[in-house]
Amino acid sequence: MTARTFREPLSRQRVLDAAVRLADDEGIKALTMRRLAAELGVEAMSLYFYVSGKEELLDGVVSTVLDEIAPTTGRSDWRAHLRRQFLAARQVMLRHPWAPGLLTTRRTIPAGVYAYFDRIVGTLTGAGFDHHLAHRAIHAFGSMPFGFAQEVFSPAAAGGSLEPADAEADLAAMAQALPNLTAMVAHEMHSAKDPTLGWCDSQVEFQFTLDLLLDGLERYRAASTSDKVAG
Amino acid sequence: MTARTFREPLSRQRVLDAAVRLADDEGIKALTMRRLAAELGVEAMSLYFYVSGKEELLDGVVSTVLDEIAPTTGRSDWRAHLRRQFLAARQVMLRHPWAPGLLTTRRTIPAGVYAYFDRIVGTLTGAGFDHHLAHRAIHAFGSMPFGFAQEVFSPAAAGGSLEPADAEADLAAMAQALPNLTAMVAHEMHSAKDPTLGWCDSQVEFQFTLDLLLDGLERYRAASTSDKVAG
DNA sequence: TAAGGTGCCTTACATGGTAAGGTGACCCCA
DNA sequence: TGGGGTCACCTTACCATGTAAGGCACCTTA
Repeated sequence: MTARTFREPLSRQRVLDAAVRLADDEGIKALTMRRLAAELGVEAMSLYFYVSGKEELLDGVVSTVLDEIAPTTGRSDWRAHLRRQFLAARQVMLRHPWAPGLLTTRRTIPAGVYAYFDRIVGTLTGAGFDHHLAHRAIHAFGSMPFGFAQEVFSPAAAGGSLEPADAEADLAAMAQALPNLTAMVAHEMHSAKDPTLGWCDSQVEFQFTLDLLLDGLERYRAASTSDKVAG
Repeated sequence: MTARTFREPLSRQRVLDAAVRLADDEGIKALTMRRLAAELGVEAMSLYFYVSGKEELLDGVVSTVLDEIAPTTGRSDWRAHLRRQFLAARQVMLRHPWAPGLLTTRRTIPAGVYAYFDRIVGTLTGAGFDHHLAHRAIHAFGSMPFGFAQEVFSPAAAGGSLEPADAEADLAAMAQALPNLTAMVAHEMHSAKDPTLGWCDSQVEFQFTLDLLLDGLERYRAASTSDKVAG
């Protein structure tokens, strides 16, 4: 109390930054009000001066992470443009593996996200997409603008392991019960290559799916614009 | 204690079924050990006789829901087959809107899921997919085999509202700040149509994205099989 | 110098998961 | 028939966590 070390006064952004750092270092489950406060050298209730509660803290954390996604600049083919943009977002998510999971639990959309999507829609319409197709494209992209392909089971991101529930099961029995899966895994065996975000969500898989969508959308775009006067 | 009503003895499945029903009726947040126990007329700790803990309970709940997905039967074009399968899964998710969110938090893969994916891989390889492309297809599908397109922000499923954080913001100002988004929304205005699972995740959007993926994969398949001797 | 705001703290409570151990009904078998 | 064992469920208690309510020191400003 007397020897209270001098410390920078808190601020909302300092709280959020510390929260991101804590989640990075010890996982999202370590991010409790008390733990975060301790990290900042204060008591839990002091945080309520800067965030109204845990949910708003998490909203802020998500915003902070999304703010790391730099807008892609430069004029280029819409496909190349979005591809670069989404891959840039991916780099951010690779730095914060807990972020995808947190993102999907938010029920309010962080403010900056609107501006982000506005640019994406602008890119699409600027390339000849009508609003209807642009809308569908946005939905088809799913989580890709945020840099991650939604893995339904992503134990790595969740901090778990890859062990299936019945890992002790005989491999031979498994091959008999699941012949197709077993054959596929045997052919692929790429699990050791470069899994980054979650189960098998490697850069390669991400790009494959992304290109699949971009190519499919380009086909729709070309078909629709060829119907009209070139404008 | 004396007038204790006769009740069916509990069982793991009865516990899980009650959990699903409780989540259906009052949302996933109402699914606490104490609440579930009360629903079954027992005390919280009694549940631990059937499930080892909350996490295992949730795993079981997910399994129970996934078991509702009936396998698609009948021989048909691989695309039509998977399309029907995924749409059938979707019907299950529509009955349990909280399930997609729960699914993505699991860190162990429910046992039955392997058999399910084995069939899918079998359908693909049976249609001429090599294992590599089949693997990529599985990843490209993402959550679609489970009947939902991952919405990054799905307030409806989370029980929230669609209000953006700054709903009070002037619409005119928004139109200026977000011209592309505003124009798109103005053109679409489909929000009142048939949103079912989450934000804008209508049946139509689901099918659009699904077909986009299926068509793209078919193109790869055709390209790869035409390279080889027709077999 | 007094009033009021700022920034942080203390205390306390409710909710929820769960460890440890108890209890009564029932069954098996000597 | 009675003693032990097991099944199914209960009691108690603890801990972690979010957060409401209010206190208190310090600083600014009138």
